[in-house]
Amino acid sequence: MDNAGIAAAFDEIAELMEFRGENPFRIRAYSNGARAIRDLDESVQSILADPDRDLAKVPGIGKTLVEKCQTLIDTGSLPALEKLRDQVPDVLIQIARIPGLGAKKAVKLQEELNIQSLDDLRKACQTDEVANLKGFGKKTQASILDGLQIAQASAERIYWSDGDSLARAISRHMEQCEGIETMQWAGSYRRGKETIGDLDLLVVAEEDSPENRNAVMDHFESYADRTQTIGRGETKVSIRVGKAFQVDMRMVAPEQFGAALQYFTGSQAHNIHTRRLAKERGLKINEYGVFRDGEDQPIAGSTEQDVYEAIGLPWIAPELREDRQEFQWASSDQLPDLIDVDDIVGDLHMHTNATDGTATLREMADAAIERGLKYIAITDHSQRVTMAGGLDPDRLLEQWAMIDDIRSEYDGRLMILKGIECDILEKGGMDLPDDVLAQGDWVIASVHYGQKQPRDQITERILGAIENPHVDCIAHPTGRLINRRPPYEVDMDAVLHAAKEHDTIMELNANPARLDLNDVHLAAAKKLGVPIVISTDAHSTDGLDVMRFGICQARRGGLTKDDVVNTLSWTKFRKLVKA
DNA sequence: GCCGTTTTCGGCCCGACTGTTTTCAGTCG
Repeated sequence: MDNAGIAAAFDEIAELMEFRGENPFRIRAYSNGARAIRDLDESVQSILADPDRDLAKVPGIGKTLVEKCQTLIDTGSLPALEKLRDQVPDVLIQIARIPGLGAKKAVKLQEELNIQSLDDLRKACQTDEVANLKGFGKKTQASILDGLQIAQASAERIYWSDGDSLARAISRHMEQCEGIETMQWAGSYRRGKETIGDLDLLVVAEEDSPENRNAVMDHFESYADRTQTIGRGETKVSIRVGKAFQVDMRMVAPEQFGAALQYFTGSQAHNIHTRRLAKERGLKINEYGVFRDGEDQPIAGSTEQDVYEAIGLPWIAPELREDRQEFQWASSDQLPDLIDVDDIVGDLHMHTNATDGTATLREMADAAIERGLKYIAITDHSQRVTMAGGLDPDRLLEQWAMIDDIRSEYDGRLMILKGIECDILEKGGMDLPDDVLAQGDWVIASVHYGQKQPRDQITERILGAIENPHVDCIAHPTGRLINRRPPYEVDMDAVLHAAKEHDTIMELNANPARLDLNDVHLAAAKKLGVPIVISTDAHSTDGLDVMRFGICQARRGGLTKDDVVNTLSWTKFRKLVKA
């Protein structure tokens, strides 16, 4: 069982324990354990197998969880989890997913009204049985009925890129409101997380007063795509946009803006850590500022820098705030200078209408120049990818000859590399002969078929590609499509070590549905010194614009300009790939 | 269940909001 599987098991234990009314700190210990394992940059299995290593040294993992990891790896299951699954009916989990309901209320509904399905719950609401239950009432009943509609639609988090479009649209709307001093998005959107569950906007009103705050909140509520106002108080409005997506706006006093921004940016785990550090220094941090114990006057809070400074740390970039490495880096003055989209000068994965792209080679080249790129690689599919009209040797060599021909047109403006996205065949081996690959400048290898093969087999295929001297890069190394398709079972430890050994570059595919490698893998690659290329995998000229989504993920992995090869000037990059 | 520069017990981040209550529990982030 891999780390993701172990983490999922611990998360499920934590979730199920809620319904059993267990000690909340014990529940949190399982959640923390799950997170620690998910964030680990090597496999639990390999740590356990090494007698010189101790998994219990990982913060959040103790003796008990080590034993449970071992059991999961040995047997694939966990008696404690099986028992909980037997004890907790599925309907409880479904009920608790309804906004406003949690484990306690779910249990009460299920036990007192004998609810066996969400349909039972709907009927119980319609007959006022819920409203008559102690601890419930008319309003709760109404919100449950509401929530039954929404629960399904809001189950899925949206891509960061979609959240970004929405946030920009709302920003444009808010910019038309007079009386806003400052506004800033917080939450997982600001942290650049690959998916986001809601949006949080912080606003400081000009001449902060109740009237002015109200005017800003009114304007927020007038957003054209608002479908519902979920709640509105003196400082906060929550609206629903479209079917189910929630957007919160909070009014903040200017002297508290930094503390609020820090607080609402999260992550929760990061905040818990900062507040623990504060406590150790006799301080308290909340969304209003930093306070000495027992005092009412804040000693910091107007900027995030002040908040971090109060606990002796430099400002930490939002993308790093997951309670992974960032506190260790910050306290030892080793925070990475994260890569920026402006650092990118090349794009080394794109398709043309020779296969499944929509634009011609020249159109892609021109679009790359418009975007300030200095070099690109044309990497159409190879023959095995029949659906895309993949290139056989003859067509590929023809395309490469054409690139040779037009290079002079682009001389001094753009270097066009003769590339290919060559399939790694199901049986192993490359889809094009070595003597053909040898004639290209840039060969990326990727898996498209046989994605469901067992771990050993798919890992062997990728290792084979890494060992091939003509292969420069492994594209979308896990094949996952966020919310749609799980990653292939691949031993990423082995792949990264092999990449290091053979000087093979690993791709971070910037497509918002892929973002593959993910942040944890990127951190692992960086630690090993495996070079990364961030590529758009564009299938049209517009497709070149997804680069910035890849940059978000790279930043979350802690990557700097030096970790990413397509930040290199053409002269330096050319030496690297010997093109 | 984890953890330790007040260590092997007794803590574990912090506050808002809601709806239900007459002082609080549950939920959420």
